[in-house]
Amino acid sequence: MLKYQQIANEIEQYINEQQLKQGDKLPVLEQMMNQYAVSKSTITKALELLERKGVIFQLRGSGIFVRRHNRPGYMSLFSTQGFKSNLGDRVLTSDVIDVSVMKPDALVAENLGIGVSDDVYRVERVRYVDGEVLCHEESYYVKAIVPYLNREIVADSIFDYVQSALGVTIGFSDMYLQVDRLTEGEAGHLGLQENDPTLRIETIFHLTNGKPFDYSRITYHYAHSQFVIQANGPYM
Amino acid sequence: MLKYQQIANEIEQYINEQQLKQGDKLPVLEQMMNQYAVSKSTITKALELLERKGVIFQLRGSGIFVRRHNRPGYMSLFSTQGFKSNLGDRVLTSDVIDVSVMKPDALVAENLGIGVSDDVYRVERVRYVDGEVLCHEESYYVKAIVPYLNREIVADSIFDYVQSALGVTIGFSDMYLQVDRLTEGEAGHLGLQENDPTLRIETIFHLTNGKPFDYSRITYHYAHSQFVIQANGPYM
DNA sequence: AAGTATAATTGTACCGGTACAATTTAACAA
DNA sequence: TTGTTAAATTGTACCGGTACAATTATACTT
Repeated sequence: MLKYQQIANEIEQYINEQQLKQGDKLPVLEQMMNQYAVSKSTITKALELLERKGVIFQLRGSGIFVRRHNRPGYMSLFSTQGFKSNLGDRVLTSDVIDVSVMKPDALVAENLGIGVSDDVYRVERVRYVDGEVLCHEESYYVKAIVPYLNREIVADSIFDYVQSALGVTIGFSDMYLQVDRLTEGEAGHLGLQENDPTLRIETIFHLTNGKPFDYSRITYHYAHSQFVIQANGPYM
Repeated sequence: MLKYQQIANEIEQYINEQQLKQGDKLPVLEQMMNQYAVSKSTITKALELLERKGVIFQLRGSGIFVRRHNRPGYMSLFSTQGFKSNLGDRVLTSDVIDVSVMKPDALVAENLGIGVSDDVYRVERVRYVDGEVLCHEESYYVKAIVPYLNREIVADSIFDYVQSALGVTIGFSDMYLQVDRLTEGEAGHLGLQENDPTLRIETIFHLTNGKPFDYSRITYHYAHSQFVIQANGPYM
């Protein structure tokens, strides 16, 4: 692991262990340099990472401060798809409905940048947080990149698997959000009524080289899904 | 304006002018150094900015490539609140319903980190994109930070005003998303029916020093609001 | 033609430095 | 006490460098 990542982790851990609150001041840059015995730019990179994650904010001439949002129940929009699971101590489980190899339809193929004759894995799950229905997920993986999946893998975190077992690293993703009404089928999976409100999120996950490898459609249970986004400044 | 910001702007402009597409390659780092006559680290910072904005992605050993999402109709979630208005050529207008000074209720006061005896500006607007109803907004500004507002300012971009006229710069913001049903009053503003689905977004905007100065509640018209988020990697 | 080793390309990590702008603290004056 | 000025603190911009890992292109082999 890179130095600046390691340091970022340690600082974040320190914040959590000490139960620091919004506005609490952290040691100054120079002290961190000495403490971790690295150059200023390495500390700066670590802090920049934490700033992007919404863990701290920096104020020139003043110091480095803890940043915290104050709504414990809310999930980070960027943590649902396996990214860092900062759900706190809540447990995420899954009912696997389908894992199969198939040919994609035109829409799926286009979103994945492949042809309709290329193979994809189709995964369908219902996901729960502490036993409550969170969402219904329909997800397509490019088989050329993710050559094998099964129900055990899919019941756990798919992203952990592709990353650790296949060495596939996620580069970036495009998320499309939309509010809509549930269809009858979706409502059944979520334990809701047809035409109930829902948040639909389509996401296209890309490798670091820009190639799409996962296209997923998630339908959220409106009563059990509250999200937080911690944004930074005019430039984000 | 800072060098790396200026360079980032020019590169982005270049991409738009040349109508480059996803995956198109940009000049290599060294050429950019020469072209802009700055050091490598300055170019790197500019590119990093663009990467965070979702404009490019970089691949070590390979090059710098254009990144684009392919859904023109979708708005960036970070551009709605005055941030960069990348709505393309679409026109954003507002109906101002209320601009007044008042005392905040307990909830508003808490979100703004002030007391219930401190003054706030209350702003209520309905916002339109190309004439179609986009959202209903109820927003509270700390009067100690934003001492004056009127209907003219509020009809335009409040954020442009506080930034240019008051020298107030936004540091970061916490956004809370939730899907719900419309109340009767909200439905009236949006031209919808009671209990229709909606996306509610509450946002707390902070200054660079971490002090909240704006708390806003926005209710989106579900049929006219489609959002895109371009996220970067596991760490964001 | 197809695989394999080798070299060139290219961005990233990390170092260490100077200058500076924003903030805070201290000293001072009214 | 209150406001003002000066000095110290502290993070950011920018420079220029070395080393290196990932990718791509080249040369070589089979």
